[in-house]
Amino acid sequence: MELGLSLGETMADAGRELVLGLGVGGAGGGRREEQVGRRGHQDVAAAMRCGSSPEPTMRLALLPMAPSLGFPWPSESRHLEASTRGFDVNQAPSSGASAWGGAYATADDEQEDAGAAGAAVSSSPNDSGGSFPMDFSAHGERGDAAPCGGGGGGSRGSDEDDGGSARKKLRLSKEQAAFLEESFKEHSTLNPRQKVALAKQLNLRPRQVEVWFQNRRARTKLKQTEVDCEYLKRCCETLTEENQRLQKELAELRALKTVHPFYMHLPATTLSMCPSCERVASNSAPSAPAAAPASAPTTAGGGIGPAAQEHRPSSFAALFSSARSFPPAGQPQTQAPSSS
DNA sequence: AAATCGTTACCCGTTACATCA
DNA sequence: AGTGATGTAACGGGTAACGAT
Repeated sequence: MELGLSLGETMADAGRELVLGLGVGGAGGGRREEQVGRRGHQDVAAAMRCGSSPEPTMRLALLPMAPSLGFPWPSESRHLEASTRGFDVNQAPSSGASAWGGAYATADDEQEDAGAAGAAVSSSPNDSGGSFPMDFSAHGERGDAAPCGGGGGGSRGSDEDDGGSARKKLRLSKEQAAFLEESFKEHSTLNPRQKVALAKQLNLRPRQVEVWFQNRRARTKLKQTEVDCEYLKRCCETLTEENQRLQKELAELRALKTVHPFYMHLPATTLSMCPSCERVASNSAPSAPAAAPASAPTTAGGGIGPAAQEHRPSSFAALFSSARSFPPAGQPQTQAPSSS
């Protein structure tokens, strides 16, 4: 079970997602685009996106003659930002891009996208000769890993490209990570076309983009869990304090009741304890209070039972009805954060 | 209409590697 | 230079949804 609290920056991002709502009009792959948001219970943002997105198509950006794209989906601001940042994500290294064409060819579904994206890259009108000195050829910081080294490119493919050596761990460049981060802020899930387009732009394998988004979602969730945990901890502390305060108040009332028996001459019910914690509300039973003071609050965790309510003096309601009624005794204890 | 199967995407836990102190 | 801690890319297993049969 996942907490649905809206706390922290991550939820702000989620909110943004809801607003931005990116839809990938799927003429071709209706089901697969739909799958992006089908796990509504797990990714509300994605569900909202899927359900309400009026966006016609982002395939535009993938078509050969499509104008340059900052992100593979239609986000003017994003595009602008990318441009102003100097990102010319379409300036993929030619060698890498060509290698990508081959890599994509292994993935049946992504093949067409790869071709389209490749064309889009080459035809970018914003390709002003590399305004950004950025190399998305994905050699990491140290240039040791070449993710596009002819790897499988399959959705679940392993990196057994380099002669069966152990998996090489790519370290994404700062630019790549930042770009992925920006796209994640746009939406935390990708449909296949977005994935392929993003991979193309970053000169990564689609699988790498997919994994990055998965790991990123995991990090977000972990962070959110920590925030939620902190929040629940504070709630628990607050409730504990409140409980202690009420216990103290209850003890004072009981003491008052014993010290000033005059109260007992009042309509006995006036001072009747909450029926849920004391069964002595009737006139005939003056008090059994001292007997079970400590345990009393905890015994009525379930609330006021019918029998107890029968004992409820008429004046009790009058006495406590307005400002504050007795909370069901022991409630703070019984409502411990058991459920999450 | 219901059952079964294959596909796909996702989450989760873990592993392996890179980096840093 | 060696080492442990940390961050994270990558993997494998399990699951749910969907379409096809």
